[in-house]
Amino acid sequence: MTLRASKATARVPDPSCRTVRITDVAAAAGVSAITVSRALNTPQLLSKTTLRRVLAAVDRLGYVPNLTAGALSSRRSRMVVAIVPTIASPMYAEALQAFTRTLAASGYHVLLGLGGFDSEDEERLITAMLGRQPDGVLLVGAVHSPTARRRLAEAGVPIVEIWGDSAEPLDIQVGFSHRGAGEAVAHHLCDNGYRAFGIVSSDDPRALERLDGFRAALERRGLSLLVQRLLPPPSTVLDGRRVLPDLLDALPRGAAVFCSSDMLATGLVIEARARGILIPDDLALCGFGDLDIGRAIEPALTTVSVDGNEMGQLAARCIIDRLSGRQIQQRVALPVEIVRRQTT
Amino acid sequence: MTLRASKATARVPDPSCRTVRITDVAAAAGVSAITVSRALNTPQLLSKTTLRRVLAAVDRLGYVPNLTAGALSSRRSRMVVAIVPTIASPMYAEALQAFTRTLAASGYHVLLGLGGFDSEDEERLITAMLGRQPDGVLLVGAVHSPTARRRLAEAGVPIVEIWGDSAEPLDIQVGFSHRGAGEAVAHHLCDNGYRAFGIVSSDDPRALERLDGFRAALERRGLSLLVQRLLPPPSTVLDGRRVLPDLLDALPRGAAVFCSSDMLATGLVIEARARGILIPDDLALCGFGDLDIGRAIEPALTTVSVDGNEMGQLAARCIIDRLSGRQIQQRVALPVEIVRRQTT
DNA sequence: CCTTCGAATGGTACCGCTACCATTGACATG
DNA sequence: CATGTCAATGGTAGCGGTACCATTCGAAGG
Repeated sequence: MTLRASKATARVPDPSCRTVRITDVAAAAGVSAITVSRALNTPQLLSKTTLRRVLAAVDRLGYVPNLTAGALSSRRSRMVVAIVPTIASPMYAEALQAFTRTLAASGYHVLLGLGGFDSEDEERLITAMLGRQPDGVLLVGAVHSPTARRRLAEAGVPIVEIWGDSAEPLDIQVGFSHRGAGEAVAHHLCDNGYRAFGIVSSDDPRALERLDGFRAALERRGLSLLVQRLLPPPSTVLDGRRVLPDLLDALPRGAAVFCSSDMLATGLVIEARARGILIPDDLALCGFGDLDIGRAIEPALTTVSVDGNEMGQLAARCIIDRLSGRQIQQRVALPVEIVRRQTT
Repeated sequence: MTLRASKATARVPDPSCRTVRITDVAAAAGVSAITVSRALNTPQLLSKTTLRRVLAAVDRLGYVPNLTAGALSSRRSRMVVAIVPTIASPMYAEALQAFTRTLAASGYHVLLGLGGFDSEDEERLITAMLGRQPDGVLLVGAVHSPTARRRLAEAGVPIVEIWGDSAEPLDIQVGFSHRGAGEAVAHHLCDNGYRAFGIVSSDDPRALERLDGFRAALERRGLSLLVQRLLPPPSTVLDGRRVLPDLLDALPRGAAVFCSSDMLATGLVIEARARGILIPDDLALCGFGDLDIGRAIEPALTTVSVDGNEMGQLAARCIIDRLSGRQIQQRVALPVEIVRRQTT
């Protein structure tokens, strides 16, 4: 058999791309590639001396492991996808931040996906993200596309849904009852003597669920909502200011308004003061989210406190624990608390 | 030679892991794997009929390409790393959001890294992130660790620094002059007759640079700063409220205070009103960032407007264009504008 | 007719790492 | 002394794609 060049010649090894590979480290340390791999991933398996020698070589050569190759080989990417409607809202941002930090401490990186589109885009986004072979997925809010839901379920990795309390979570759920929060606000207001009610809400599924809970609780007490204004998300302080006149037209003096966010409630407070309307005597307010601004505004907002930070952290813990094979709780319901300040 | 099992037997193909691979699609469509790859990546190379047949098979089997494998083989991950000090601040969140959305439209995904630690952690984070073989990197603020800087420079991918105007950017810079912004505020205040000045600033490198510019401009005019208070980031509205007494002690009536964020300035407005201090007559204020709350508060904040959204979008464009081989501008300086409202 | 050319498709060898076993040698055990 | 056990290390074969050519085939040109 004649000696000849292989039919399909090898891919040219680009000389400019002189990255250090695991085999370079192995050669430098006088060990095999697998030993270098172990030095970095499971150092307890190596003898002290070998470990030291390998780590010295890693340092000397400035070796940075190619995690893409590692992921392909080990089928563990150490990446987690987070799909969030927006990070412009401090509530979600806080949860995402805690999520990312907690995961980073265990060596996981977060792939950020911004949803908030139509169902078809959402499906494309989720599909593409799943193609990255994440070790887990965080979802804020429900996923509607059935194809996307099926793909998520079939991905075989932990899926955590936060901020919601859907009846049919895909896998793990860390949230609180939006309905229950709305009901609690209704009871708080009723118990404090208010008898006329309005709502200003962002037109967002979770806010609407709170609204439903609020209205249902009122109806059970024979009371009803006199006015309801929906605003396109994200809701801003300025939106709150602008919406006040509408509310005043529809409500008697001494009414109470439930706002779907502290932003809106803050706007109402500002506009009310500008018009000489007394809070809570002329108009009582309850916000949602317990944001910094609500604590700082004068009068300070009565609000519903939910801990976005804890939610993000818990979601991350769930994923980490599940991946380490520990048993976890599939449904975690966080408490929501009504913090009474000066607007009720 | 006796026939025996190969010495190192093949890795067991886990039967539970029945994911659809490119070869499955190829078999189903009666073409080779590479043709399927082309159907998804460079469809213009295929004939209409073959393309249709392959895409039908993709659909039928629910094939989701393994982007990890693709990245390893093609050396293009279609991932971009974004390292941000925090997303709790709406300024950075907005930029990151625009960045992520713009990249997503071109098929790139964002790997989120949260910095804001000490230099050693930062170095570890950046190293790990570079191990993911990103096609680009976004940095908010300067990277201090020299090792990290070297690694970034050697990564051979576009690096964009935003929100800053360091004299020695690693590669591309999209930002504005913090120093210049501070100077502009000083001039604005001087030109409007203010002669006594204070500053409340987050203890953050970029805010401090604005502070320096502010002070330098005052000194050139023979004026000087009477009081300067630094607060640990992130600055909140509540921080603003709390710091007011200190300022009042140190400043005469009619002084002007430059705040490093609209949050702080809003807190000052609220506390001032609570104490019956007139703004801008007793105390003038200038914020920074042009946030929603500053527009909505009464009196509305005079502030420095910078477009975080545009910065994120531009940064993304730079990366996309550079990766497509287009010529780009290495330094983009965004305008900063002083928006005069009611607090000066 | 043969040659040339370009469009369409395929074969092979990797990308850089790790799973799976095998191997080695020191030491304990019966 | 044979054997078993355990800790430490290595060899090989993928992981699932894509780059790099090669090949095929029909049409155009001489």
